[in-house]
Amino acid sequence: MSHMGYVRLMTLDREQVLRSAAALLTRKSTATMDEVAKAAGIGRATLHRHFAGRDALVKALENLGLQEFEAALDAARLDEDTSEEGLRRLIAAVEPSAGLMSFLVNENQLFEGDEVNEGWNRADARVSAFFRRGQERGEFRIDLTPAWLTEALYGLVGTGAWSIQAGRVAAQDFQYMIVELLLGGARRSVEQ
Amino acid sequence: MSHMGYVRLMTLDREQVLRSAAALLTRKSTATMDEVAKAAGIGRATLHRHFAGRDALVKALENLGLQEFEAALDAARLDEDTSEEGLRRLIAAVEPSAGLMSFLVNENQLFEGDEVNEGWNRADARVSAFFRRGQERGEFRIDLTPAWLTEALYGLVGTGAWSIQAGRVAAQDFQYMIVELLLGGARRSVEQ
DNA sequence: CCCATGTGAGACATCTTCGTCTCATCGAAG
DNA sequence: CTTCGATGAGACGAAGATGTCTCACATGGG
Repeated sequence: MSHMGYVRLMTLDREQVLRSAAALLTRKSTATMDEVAKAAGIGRATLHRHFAGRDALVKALENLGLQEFEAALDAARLDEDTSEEGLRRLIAAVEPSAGLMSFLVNENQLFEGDEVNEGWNRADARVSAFFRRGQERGEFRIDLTPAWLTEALYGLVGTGAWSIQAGRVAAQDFQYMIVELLLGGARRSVEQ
Repeated sequence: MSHMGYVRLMTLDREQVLRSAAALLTRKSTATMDEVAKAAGIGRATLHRHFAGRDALVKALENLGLQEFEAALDAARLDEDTSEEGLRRLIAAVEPSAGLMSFLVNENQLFEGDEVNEGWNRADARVSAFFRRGQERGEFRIDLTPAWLTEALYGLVGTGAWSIQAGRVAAQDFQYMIVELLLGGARRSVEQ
């Protein structure tokens, strides 16, 4: 099948390689191309055939992560229902991609002034707009800016993914921990 | 003055170098020894005279960050007053070191299974114990584990430092953003 | 059966960074 | 002024990673 895989946007092999690369780079962001190849169960030469170089690999990971995050944004249906339920759905939808997102968030910090993948600006805008809508509806407090809430969301998702990875918190608590902290904070409120 | 500087635990020069190194590495964690030296306004050779190698430099940064964080823990007097006020004091005390801490938190993720600086375990224990006490006093909710609250604290401090660095949030809001989100979350409560 | 494609292994030159070293210079103490 | 210590600049080899290339092999289609 010389045309195998072209029925999809991304070859199955290629995606599997990206998956394992994401898993490895999430743990060790300085991993070698050779380590990435070994982790994917392929040779370094084959890795280079799929991705021109390390930059191309990282860029592909960016696109994959962005694609998954936007899919999560879609799946969360942030407009429907209450903002709280929307946030719960978003965190739930983003959980499978949390590790990859954590890597990308840290990775983006390296691009000092460089242009960031335009897609991330779009995603940021969607999250930020979600928080702003929640504020306008009176569901979110207005003394925390949407920009900060957006950053905090990314930060907590990354922290959560890493804490689980390090074994400091239980994997099953991922969604609950993040949503509850993000929504209600640590203070014991009268409502409980 | 052949003995200059030895009146202190750390030579003034040495500390200044560490400060600028921390500032640079916070922004670009992969910075070269040469870049670190340039940023400190000294030659690469001199940098190597102060710190045997990159490992030694990072270790020195770890010690500096740990020292500052423990000083912040002391200054916060976490036992006195309410837990809420203690947390406010801690975040306020930690703000000047936020960038360095952000770097170290990310850096620690690289030490896969390696032993972590024992001092960090002590610091973690103090923070974790603070949250546990708050729970026992009925000031913090008990459905979020102290371990997670500790991780979230680190994560938000790092996210805050980075968000300011990136210009996405105002520097003056650092303490308020973090404390308010950590304590009360994003949900608009009846108390307001 | 034969061929084409994709692959793994490895060789290879190149590049970057690192750590060390030398040497000329500068400044302060004596 | 002289001397000693610290510094900056630069050269140097070592080590590691990268990107390219070749070659043998396996598999699947014709």
